[in-house]
Amino acid sequence: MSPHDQLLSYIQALAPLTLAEFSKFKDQFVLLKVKRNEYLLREGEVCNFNLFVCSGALRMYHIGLEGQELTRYFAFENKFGTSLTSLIEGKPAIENIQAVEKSVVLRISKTDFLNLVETVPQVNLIYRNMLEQAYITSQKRIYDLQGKPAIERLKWLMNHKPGILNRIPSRLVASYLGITSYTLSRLKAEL
Amino acid sequence: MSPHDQLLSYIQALAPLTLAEFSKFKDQFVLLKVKRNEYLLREGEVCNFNLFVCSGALRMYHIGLEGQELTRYFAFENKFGTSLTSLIEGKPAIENIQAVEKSVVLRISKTDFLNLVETVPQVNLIYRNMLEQAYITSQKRIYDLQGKPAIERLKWLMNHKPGILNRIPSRLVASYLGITSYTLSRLKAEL
DNA sequence: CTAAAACATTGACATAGAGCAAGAGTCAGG
DNA sequence: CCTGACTCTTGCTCTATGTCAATGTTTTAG
Repeated sequence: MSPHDQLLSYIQALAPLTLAEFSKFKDQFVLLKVKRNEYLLREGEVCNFNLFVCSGALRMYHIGLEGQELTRYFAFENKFGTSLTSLIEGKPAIENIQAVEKSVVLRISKTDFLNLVETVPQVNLIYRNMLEQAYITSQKRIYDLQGKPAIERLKWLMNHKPGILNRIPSRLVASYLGITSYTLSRLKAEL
Repeated sequence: MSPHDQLLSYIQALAPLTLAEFSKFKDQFVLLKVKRNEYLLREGEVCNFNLFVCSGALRMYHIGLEGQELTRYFAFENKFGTSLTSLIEGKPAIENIQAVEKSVVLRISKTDFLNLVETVPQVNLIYRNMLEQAYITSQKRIYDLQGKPAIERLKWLMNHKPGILNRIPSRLVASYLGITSYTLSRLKAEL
């Protein structure tokens, strides 16, 4: 399935949309091929786009004062991903967006996207859904991870996000769980 | 200013709304007076309402397996607050909503609220803004608190949410920061 | 295919913060 | 305005997790 067809399917799953309607704005999504480790956004830049991942995986992460990375989110294929806070506030992002694997993404500019939100009801619904899901994901992250011992967080990840453990290097998994890779390694050893 | 006038002002600050338009649905917001420590929602119940705090303060918190409380949010006057995840998903909430102080709130049912979202553009915008702000708050909480030592979290709170330190009992502040009240007490001592 | 670099594991040690217990202070409700 | 019940503080101890260092393993780029 072509990248744009993937996007169409994604939208249709949430809101009925004809091919004719889609063709009116599909060109606003431009195809982008990125190599492993390539950056799509750097901390400090204002994020003025939204991304739809067709294949591969991106991660959004922040670098703390002492250099420790904190990964907020992994965006796999058929997911939208962006630095939503920067996009909404129009302020510099506090996170990087980097390809974890060689990836293919569709990028739409913030202005085009917000214009579609206002004018195309299906996209308005997509955005609302995007916000709702982003919020829910964020909440679950707080309640499921914060305050629990590291071993519990690992179990949670195994149960709820098995894909991450399979596809993602341990170092990044650790930064997602908010622990060091040393601790993660030990915890995996004791199962 | 009366509770309903407060609500009107809140909406008008985000989207122009005439008094006539407002009067069409203002009665869907019912006035509620709650005592200190009284509950508006209990963990496990499905949250089918949205709340606008006119005076006082609510807190949303979760009780972990070992009994430790984790406070997600304090809603002070002129803020909306609810268990958004439960409201959106229609599933049992994993958090309690409790009045921290004697409070006056306006409550609207989920169905009435979502109906207004669909039919009143101003309320649609309110909801969008509510989602955006909820998400941003949640993100900041993760990036600003997670992984940082307790003293840093306290400093962050002093700088960014001074109101919380003034109005809220230490025990609850600690549960908001994800530390014990013992640790908080010691940290405050060493300034 | 190979060398260099990045990543993962493991041990020894250090430390922030938790848990417990006891005492002092504060506050809400009758 | 009392009084019992929360709430805050503070010392001591203990544990989970971070840090550092050394070694082995996998990945990747040329």
